[in-house]
Amino acid sequence: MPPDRSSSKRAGARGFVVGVDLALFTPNDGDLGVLLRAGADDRSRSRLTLPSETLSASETLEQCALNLARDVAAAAPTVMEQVGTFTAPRSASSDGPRLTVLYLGLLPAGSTFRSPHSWVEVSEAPAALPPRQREELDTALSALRARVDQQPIAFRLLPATFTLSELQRIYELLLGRKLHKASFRRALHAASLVEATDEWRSEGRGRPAQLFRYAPPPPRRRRARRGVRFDTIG
Amino acid sequence: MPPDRSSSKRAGARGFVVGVDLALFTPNDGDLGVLLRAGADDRSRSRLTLPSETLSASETLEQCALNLARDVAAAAPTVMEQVGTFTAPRSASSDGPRLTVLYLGLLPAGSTFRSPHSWVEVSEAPAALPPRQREELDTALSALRARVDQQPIAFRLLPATFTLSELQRIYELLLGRKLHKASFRRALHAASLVEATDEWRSEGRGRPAQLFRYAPPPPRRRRARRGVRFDTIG
DNA sequence: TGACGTTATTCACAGGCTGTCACTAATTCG
DNA sequence: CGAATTAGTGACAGCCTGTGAATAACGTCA
Repeated sequence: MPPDRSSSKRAGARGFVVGVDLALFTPNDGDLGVLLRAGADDRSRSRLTLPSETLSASETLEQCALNLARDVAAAAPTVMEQVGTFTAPRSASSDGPRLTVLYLGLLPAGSTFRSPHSWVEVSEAPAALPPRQREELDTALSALRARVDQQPIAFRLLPATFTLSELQRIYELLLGRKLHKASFRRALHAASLVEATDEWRSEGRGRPAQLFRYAPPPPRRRRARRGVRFDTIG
Repeated sequence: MPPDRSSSKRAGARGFVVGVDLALFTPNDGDLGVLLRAGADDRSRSRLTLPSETLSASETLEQCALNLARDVAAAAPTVMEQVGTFTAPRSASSDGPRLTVLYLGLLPAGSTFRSPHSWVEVSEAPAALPPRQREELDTALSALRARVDQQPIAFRLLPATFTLSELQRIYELLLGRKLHKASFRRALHAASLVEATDEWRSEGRGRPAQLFRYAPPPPRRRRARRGVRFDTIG
């Protein structure tokens, strides 16, 4: 055993302080919102940050992120995924070396939050964040969009029954771009992901929409995967 | 404020020991190989593990993973990516709480390695690994395959000029499945990713193959992204 | 030297998937 | 009732993919 290690590597012997940062998204007023924390004192009130918490020795990363989410919002997120881990550039604080684990979470529309947090549209958030957190938000958003067609994320943002227009709107929020109605529905039905109920909902104006339910097909064998997609390289 | 929290956070005050695990892949004898470390003593010689190293206070995660790779192999990997971070289930050791950051790396074919490591085919590796590391390997492999058509990974495993058959073989290794020759080439050329040289190489039998060079198109605007892919959900 | 085996490269065709436009349906509002 | 609005479908052209087959260029071996 190296006896001197404790002195020369004081910080290393103490180990790393691990922080969990959370990018918590939600459909908000026709746009995608991210939950940001306002500074405590008056002077830093205008400085927003991603909610974060220090990981304690006894908890799991996932647990910590979940606790953090429940702490800043009223409900537990319906999607929670790890995005990545970064070493802090230089820890000016006396806490020693630091590691930050970034998580992304999703809450259904209309979720409430606790002070001092607030929903900020993702298009406006970067301007309000310090550079490092801006990168984190970008990364989380990219990770979110990359997973949209790997996991039934959109369905977890909706109630048990929903209209196809609502579903499409969720997809458009998550992806940040418009989708074509006919194509969207054609692909959706081809995948047999939803099942029609016999209920209809009238939103006020326009024709009432049929309600659907998320009903993924049994774990049958998937069609053989397609070839390589070179046009997404780079 | 919970006053008791400070005492229960004693371990947290000491901080986390952070380990970096590395799944280092390479094309190996017509198959995909992963570099595993053999146990030190005779009794554990048959137990294989993923190479790992403890993160020191002054280095970056990326640096640590690179150092680890250079330590177990002779050359630096041409691809290196973070896969994820996990809390150890229970640290029986006295080191206190532990965090493991998993990286994946890729080395070109023919790369050498240092004792006590060896290449093991990915199809055989799971049987030789402890359960936790088996999961890590699975995760790394999934991450690798997910990135194959987002980044020019395959091209970084080949020399500057290569034949299309070699390129296709690399893709087949990475993806773990056969690809159809005509489709592969059609898509490759459609993406304008390669450029023909005027050299040809004869492998002994059969018609000589033309050599190509990786030549990604200038950062021109991509075609608008396509619609949602529902068939990959679940 | 010529038939044969092997690997490379391309073509052609059928079928599937996508982007779009147009059209019909069902309600609310004036 | 007519206009405005939202939902839901059909049809068509074009692109992309899977597949098989044809053609090329080489080494080997009788």
